[in-house]
Amino acid sequence: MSDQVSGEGPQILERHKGQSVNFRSQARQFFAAALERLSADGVVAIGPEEIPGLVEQVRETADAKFGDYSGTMAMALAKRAGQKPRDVAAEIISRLNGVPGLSELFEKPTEPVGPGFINLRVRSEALAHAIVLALADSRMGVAPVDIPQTIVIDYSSPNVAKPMHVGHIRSTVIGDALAKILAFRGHSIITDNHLGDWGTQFGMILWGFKHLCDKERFAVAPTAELGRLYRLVRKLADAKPEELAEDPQAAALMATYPAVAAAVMAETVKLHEGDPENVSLWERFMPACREEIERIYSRLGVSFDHTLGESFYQPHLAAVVDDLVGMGLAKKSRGATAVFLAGYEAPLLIRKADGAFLYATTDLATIQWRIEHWQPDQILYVVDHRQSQHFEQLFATAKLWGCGNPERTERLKLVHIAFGTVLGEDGRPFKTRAGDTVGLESLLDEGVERAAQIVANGEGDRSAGGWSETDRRQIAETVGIGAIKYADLSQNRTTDSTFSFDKMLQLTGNTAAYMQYAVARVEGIFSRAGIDRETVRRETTVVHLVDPRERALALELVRFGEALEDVEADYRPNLLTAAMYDLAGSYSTFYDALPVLKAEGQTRVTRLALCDMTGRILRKGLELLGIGTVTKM
RNA sequence: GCGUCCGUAGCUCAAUUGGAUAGAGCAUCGGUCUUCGGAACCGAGGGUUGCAGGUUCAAGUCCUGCCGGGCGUACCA
Repeated sequence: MSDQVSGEGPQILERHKGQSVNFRSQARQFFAAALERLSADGVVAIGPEEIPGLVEQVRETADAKFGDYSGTMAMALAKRAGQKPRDVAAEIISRLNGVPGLSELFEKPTEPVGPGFINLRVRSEALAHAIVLALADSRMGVAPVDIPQTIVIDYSSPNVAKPMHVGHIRSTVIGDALAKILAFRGHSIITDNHLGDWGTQFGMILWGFKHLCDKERFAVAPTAELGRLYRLVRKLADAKPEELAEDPQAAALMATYPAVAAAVMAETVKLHEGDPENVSLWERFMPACREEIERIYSRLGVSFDHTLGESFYQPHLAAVVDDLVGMGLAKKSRGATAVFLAGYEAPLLIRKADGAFLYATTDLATIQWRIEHWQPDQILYVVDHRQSQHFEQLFATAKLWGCGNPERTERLKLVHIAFGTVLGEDGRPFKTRAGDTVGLESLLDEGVERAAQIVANGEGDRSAGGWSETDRRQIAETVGIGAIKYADLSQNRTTDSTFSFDKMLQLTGNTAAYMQYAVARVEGIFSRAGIDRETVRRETTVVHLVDPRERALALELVRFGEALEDVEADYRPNLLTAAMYDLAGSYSTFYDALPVLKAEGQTRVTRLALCDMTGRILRKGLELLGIGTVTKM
């Protein structure tokens, strides 16, 4: 490092040694200092508590021609200051230029733009040094959070009595991605799969097993038989005329067993009361049910720290109800026990007239147990939006109750991470042609099958001699499953999404395959040219960003940490997929226009460094999203 | 009925939570290049953000009212 470095570069490197540079948070600190001075100078009174909110208005610019970051708070402050927005902006700019350190990272802002935007442009030298730091950093320049929290994430949570279907995938995939992202951010994450293993659906299976079970099929394939029984008994219990009209077998059984619904409830109550026969049957069913879902999780590459299902909390339910009644929060109503909350038409029911407990009861007991054993700062529930009212009432009740530890409960952040419904291409909830919900396993199979065809189409062009059967299968599995996961993650989670294999398996656009391809392409450079990446990381002490496309790519690279911050702020993984897509786009533009291996000297060193970082960050980003990568495809 | 979410290009989706000229992909049309992985890159056309008002320096975003839809709404989860 020497004459290649210009300006104050070495100083910056020294200051951030072994660290990383987050330009956005640096910019916010500079703005905060400027605003404090503005207030001290009497231009406009700003309370210290207002500063964080105001500096949050420092964001990435909409268009690179305005610079890299811009602050918009001058416009908001203008009225209070009794001045024109542009004048307030000019006042802020003059203070900004007096803040120590700003000019090392940013070019000095000169004058307000438009109605009063204050634009900052990162100095290329500072950006180059940030890349050098990131290159040597195993965290790729992303600093961990200052204050780590303990966060419980509750996701997937299928009913084990019935086969997993397409409706379970968003919760599973979004929850898993959030767990990985927040853990990388530095939080202490506890994942917990709150299985539905104790509710009415088991009453259905119990009744079905006793009256309608095909013992031979059960012996051979227990989960398939239990699944059949669940679907059949559910039809009988619901007794919807239109369903029965389409199913002669069910209609005939209806005549034989007219009171199925009541009988199912009775079986559920007996289970909950500890009836030996039902409990022993439940214990017999569970291993097969668990095995079934585990197979799917292993294929999805998803695992949990804990799998504490509803049944786990069963011993605590009576005490929860007693506690709430004792505190006067719950009371008897129409034979049931209910918590009435202002603003809701229906109360939160915690015990049915027949004595059985409900999922609200279990959920309350679960919060209490988690507080007692894990002392979390946050509990996140990744559950579809149809349950939003349940969670509002649940959270409100938990806060009123105190869960046996009012101080902790008060501080606990409870969040319902809602997501939309998966629709078919006809705009209706995703179903098979016959109208059944789509089984998750067959969905994964089809995704992998289609991926295999696409991969085979491209193979001939690229591989001398072809790939082994194992290679092909493994690539198809990674690409197919990745496509399905990415489709769920890349969408704003609050909106409904339309399921389309054709769209999610496209090779261009914001898809997993495009991202996976980008990784394979970047990393192919090193393997084909025989360049050791460790050497690149160790020996690159200076990079020089000259071409605008080098600079644009470098900026995307150092913004990786900002994207992760934004994901956490609103629990939205699609902000990470968007950042990955932007990065891949910047890389394509860079790579298409500028030679890397054919470049020489400092230029080659710089470009190799950018390639290495691009590959690592794309790979890390996909890993945090729970999406696999391949070395060739 | 009440509550809640939504309505953005032909299609599928974004839009930094009130910021600058509403952006991508697909599809359509055009261009680049004697492939460092062309599954590439560059560009064009395509919009009254459901409708009508309002709030303000600034509205796809907030408020009011309509139109159209999803979901929830007492003993399933």
